[in-house]
Amino acid sequence: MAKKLEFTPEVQQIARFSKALSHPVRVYILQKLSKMNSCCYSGDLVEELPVGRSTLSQHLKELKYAGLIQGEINPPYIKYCINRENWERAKKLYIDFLNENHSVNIPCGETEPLTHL
Amino acid sequence: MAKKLEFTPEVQQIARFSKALSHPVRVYILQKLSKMNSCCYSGDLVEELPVGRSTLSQHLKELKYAGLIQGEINPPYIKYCINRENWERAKKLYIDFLNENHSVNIPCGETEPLTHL
DNA sequence: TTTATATTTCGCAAACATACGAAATGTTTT
DNA sequence: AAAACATTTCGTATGTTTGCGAAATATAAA
Repeated sequence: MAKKLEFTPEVQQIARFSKALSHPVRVYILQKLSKMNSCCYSGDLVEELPVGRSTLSQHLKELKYAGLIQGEINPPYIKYCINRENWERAKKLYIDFLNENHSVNIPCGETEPLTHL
Repeated sequence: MAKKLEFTPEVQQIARFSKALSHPVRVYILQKLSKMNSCCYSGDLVEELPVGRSTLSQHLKELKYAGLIQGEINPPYIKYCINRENWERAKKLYIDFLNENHSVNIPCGETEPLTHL
């Protein structure tokens, strides 16, 4: 009878961050921004990514909405950087989530090849 | 001139795992399965989740496709468990990805409140 | 063999995501 | 003021995701 459970804030936040990370263009941008200690122009990114300017702009908007990047307006450019605070928050969330296993269980049969991965 | 970059396998795999993790129902299922060292019936899950049986079945199918769970047929039930091998793989991928920052950079201005998080 | 149970697949509808080019915005240079 | 530039927003097309209930599948119990 426990129907209609409320998801915990952690579960909801993992789902939100994961949605932001669910497209290779966005993963690439975050990887680049987190590696290069400085920031990055939209115009630089469009050169190396297989999408047009307006599409890239939407991906950047989504990452900004998710709180993972921030933009500094530096006319006529906009420099994008990692939002370190939320990046650390994401790290904690994922590490906690992925470490939650209490012990190793008995394998459960039927492990298939997964050729598509 | 470096247009049309190929995404690395790591970037693509993070995007795939993240897609699987981009819905609270699926995050909840993985959290539960990774915590409880044993397995879980679809019928038990439907009791505590705000979706119907057929919808839950689709979410389970997606997690299975992503390689994160596996099902042991134990008629007339199907027991689902974490796929430990790929769960560990995901852990490594995310930890590497989230630790890739080379140093702390100069903050980049324009940090907004993010009330929706 | 019929009935009950657990789960999945099918068919459909509504909402969302991804992509593009054209037009809009705002700034700098001429 | 006009031209050039970087970027975003708008409108639109197309595909994918999420959800449901009904029908299908397959096993167990009566």
